[in-house]
Parts: sequence; C-alpha cells; structure tokens
Amino acid sequence: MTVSGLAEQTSRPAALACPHGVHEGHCTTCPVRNVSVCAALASDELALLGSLSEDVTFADKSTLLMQGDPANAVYNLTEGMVRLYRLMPDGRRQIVGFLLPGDFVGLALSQRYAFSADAIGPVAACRFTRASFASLVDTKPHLLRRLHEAATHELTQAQDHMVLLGRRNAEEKVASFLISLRDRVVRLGRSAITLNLPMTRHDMADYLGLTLETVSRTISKLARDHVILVVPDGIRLLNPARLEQIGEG
Amino acid sequence: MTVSGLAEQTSRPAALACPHGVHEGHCTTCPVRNVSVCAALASDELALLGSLSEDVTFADKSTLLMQGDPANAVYNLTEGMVRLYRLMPDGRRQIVGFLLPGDFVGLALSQRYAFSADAIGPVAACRFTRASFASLVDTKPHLLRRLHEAATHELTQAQDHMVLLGRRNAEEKVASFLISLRDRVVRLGRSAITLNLPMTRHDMADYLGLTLETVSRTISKLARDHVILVVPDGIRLLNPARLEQIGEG
DNA sequence: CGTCAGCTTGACTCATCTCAACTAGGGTGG
DNA sequence: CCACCCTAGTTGAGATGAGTCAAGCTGACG
Repeated sequence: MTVSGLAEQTSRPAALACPHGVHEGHCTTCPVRNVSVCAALASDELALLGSLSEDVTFADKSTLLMQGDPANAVYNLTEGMVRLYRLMPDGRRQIVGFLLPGDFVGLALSQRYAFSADAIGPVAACRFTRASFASLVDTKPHLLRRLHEAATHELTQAQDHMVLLGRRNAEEKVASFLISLRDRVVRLGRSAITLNLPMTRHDMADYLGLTLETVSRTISKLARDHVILVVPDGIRLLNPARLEQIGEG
Repeated sequence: MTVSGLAEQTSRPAALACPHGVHEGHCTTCPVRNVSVCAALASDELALLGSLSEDVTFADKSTLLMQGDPANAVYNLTEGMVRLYRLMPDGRRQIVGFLLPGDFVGLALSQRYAFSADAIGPVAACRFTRASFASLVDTKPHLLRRLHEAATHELTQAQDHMVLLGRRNAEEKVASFLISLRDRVVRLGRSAITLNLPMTRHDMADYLGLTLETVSRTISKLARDHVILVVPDGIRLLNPARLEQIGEG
C-alpha cells in the first residue's frame, strides 16, 4: 500500500495532453470549465490556476491514487471515467462512486486518501500538488466555499446511495443507477438516449452491493421487458419513464 | 411535508436549557466546546457566537427538521441523540446517521434539508438561524475551513457506511456498528465498557440495512457467544477485541 | 487460431426477510 | 391496586431474493 499509483501516470507536454491550447492558458479553454469547481474563478484567477496545474493522462485500468497513500495531489477529471472504491482486508470491494468529466478528486484536503481510484478506459485530468492547491485555496475564499459546496453535494449523493444500498432491491438498484448516470451525462450536455457504460458488470455490482450475475440478470430482465436495449458498450433507454418509476422517486 | 418540525421545539431561557451559565456566555462553557465545529473559534468570537445562537430542547421522538423543508436553522447538538434519515415514497426508511453531542446538523448551508432528523430521548441543542450562521461564516474564514473539514469527515464516514451496507453480512454490520458507536462515545470521554443504546432495534435495522428481527437475532447470537451482554437500554462489551475482529478492519 | 476477459444463463443454496406468536415492562384509567 | 394496553423485544417456522457454482458464449487481440 505504500507504492503510489502516481507512478503509473503519464505526465506530458500540454500540447499532447490538452487539445485546447497552450499550457499557460489551458484552464480558460478547459472542456469542463463551467461544470467544475474552477467555475468559481474569474479569468485572471484561471491563468494562475493554469500555472499551478498540469495536464496528465492515465491508461485504462491504471491507478490514479490509492487508499492510505499520502494525498500528494488533487485532480480535476477532464475526460474519461474513474472508479473510486474501498477494499476490505479480505478483498471485498465497494465502489463509492464513478467520476465523470468535471468531477474533482481529493477535495478533502486531508493527509491521506480515503479511497483508491483508477481509470476505466483512457482518462485525462488536471493535476495540482496538494501544497499548491491548498495555498491557492487559502488566498481565494470563494474557492473554499465552492469546494465546500462540492463536498456537501457529494455528501447528499452519498446519502442517496446509502438509501439505495440499504433499502432497494436489485431491480430498483440497477434502474436508479442507470437513471442517475443518465442525468449526470445529460448535465454534461451529452446524449440522453444511448448510455455508454464503460465499466464492467463487476464494477456495477460492487457499486450497487450486488454480484455481477445479479446485475447481468437484472439488465437482461429490463431488456426482456423492453425498458432498455443492450447495445455494445452500453444500453439504450427505450422507456426512461418506466425506468425512473422502477428506480422510485 | 410542509409543516416544519421546528414547531415542536421548545425554546426557552438559557438558564433552564443550559446549565452552564448565562446566555451571553453559554458558548464558552458549552459541554461540547472542544469537540465541535466551534472549537475553531477564539474566545471573543465565541461571545459573538453566543449572541447569535439560542439553546433549545426537544422531547423524545420530536422532529428537529424534515427533509425538503427550507433550511431555516442549523443545530449543534449538546445533549442526547438524534437520528438522521431519509424516507422512500413507500415508507421504507434509511437512517443515514446518529448524532451525538458535538455533532453539527445542517452544515450543508443549502436551501433545503436533505434528510429528516428527530430526537431519540430528550435532546438539547444550540440553534442558529441559517442567515446569521451564513453571515458569520462569511466573516470567519477559518470557520468555513472547519466546516469543510467536518463535511469531508462526514463524507469519509459515509463511505465507510457504504462499505458496511453494500458488502458486510448481518453479524459484521452489527459488530462494526457497536464498535464505531463505542469509539465515538469514548472520544466524548465516556464509558467504554457499557454502551448505551437509546435507539430501538428498528432504528438499528434501518441504519444497517436489515430488519429488526435480524438485528435482534444477531445481538442474541453475540450474547450467546459471550462477546456482549445485553443489559437494560444497552449492552456491555465483554470481548471488544473479538467484536472488532468480527466487524473487520 | 487460440486464449482470455467479460458477459449470460441455469440449477441449486442459503442468508435474510416475512409472518406470527409470545414475553416483558411501563403507563394509564377504572 | 389491578387490569388493560401498548411499545419494544425475542424467537420460531417457512418463504424468497440474491448469492454461489458451473457451463457456455462472444468478441478482442496477439
């Protein structure tokens, strides 16, 4: 547990990692500029942010960070998907969240990471050292406020997920997972009818507190009922209203 | 859902609600002075805090606040225990946390409460209006930082609880619930061997994602195995090490 | 073309839930 | 003071949703 996953990251010139401009200005042209914590900042502050951050990429299945490691960096995801999870000593895994572009990792500002994170497919992110990000936060009170808003929003989501894990059955779990993933994707301005699912059934199972077989069977049942259609690497929502209904309000 | 639980609260003179001094100075003599968010503040600031807050009490089973209601107040619990929970439309309940003295309710600073809260036994708390607390936070950056720390700590606890709900069996759930409650009580400087359990089996079940019968059976089994001893209104920890072992690391 | 990871499906098991009966303690009103 | 009721808890017997184990399918990739 002492080897940091950071070793696996590929740090590279901005021209390669970020297709949106030269390094110094990358924040102003960031694809997640308006959905992220950074939206709190004015454009002169963004230039400062750009000078403090670095664009990095991660290969499929590579580790961004590991639970228990010193929290040396914080990340803002710009492309791809990341799973956050905890492992029990005997290997049981609970995925506590999937990150989408715009999501922030490490906003705890704490000494050590509380979970592990790795890439599902290729990932691009914006990286800050903890020290530089912490000192930035010290000088920008509205950034701290934004961070706190993000944290409380996550807390609300965490409570939603506790309801799901503790009180919903398999079909409700899968349905509300699909609906809430769709809602997040829509908020990013992407397609609402065909949902990309880059994670495995096993990942979904470890997120929903099920086994992969139960996830598979439940998806098959929803498809049999014409609520969804299984397509390569994802599903199509044939009857989103029904799916919402199954997932409860 | 529109009637605020605040109607049930008993607001009273500080001399009655707070045994520790006159109203103006109640924060400096507060029993949770050092375990709470308020520990971030200097003594002159505490005087200000005292002038903004009000001591209130709640009767057993009374409601402090309800999910969806406008978040008009924030509370700092000073005595007793509170359950936080969400209800599903069909009445299923998930308790997302139990509050102990020193715990803060409503640190989201958001428009509406994300959960309901009610008293388990008699409760005393320190009440701020949302507006006055928000403006206080605006003028005290280290209070915001403290709030953010508290929020991220809660987030970590929430993730722990997701592991429990998603990946632990009944015996592990009950064992780790008892251990973590003991740890919190110890941090408040109270007894470690006899644990008071003012909540019902039903409450425990709704916290652990079980039924009350399963909780009862599991407690009976732990008692049969001489790991705990059931006493009126609580349990005695006969073999805490074994209990920790069952609850996993 | 063989291998392998991911997915699906079937048959069976079992942990937890459901339904139900019974006990204990506390409060209340006749 | 006792009879009654009500809430909380315990325990048993049986039902069931999800887990386990196992087989087979598919597509990607070397």
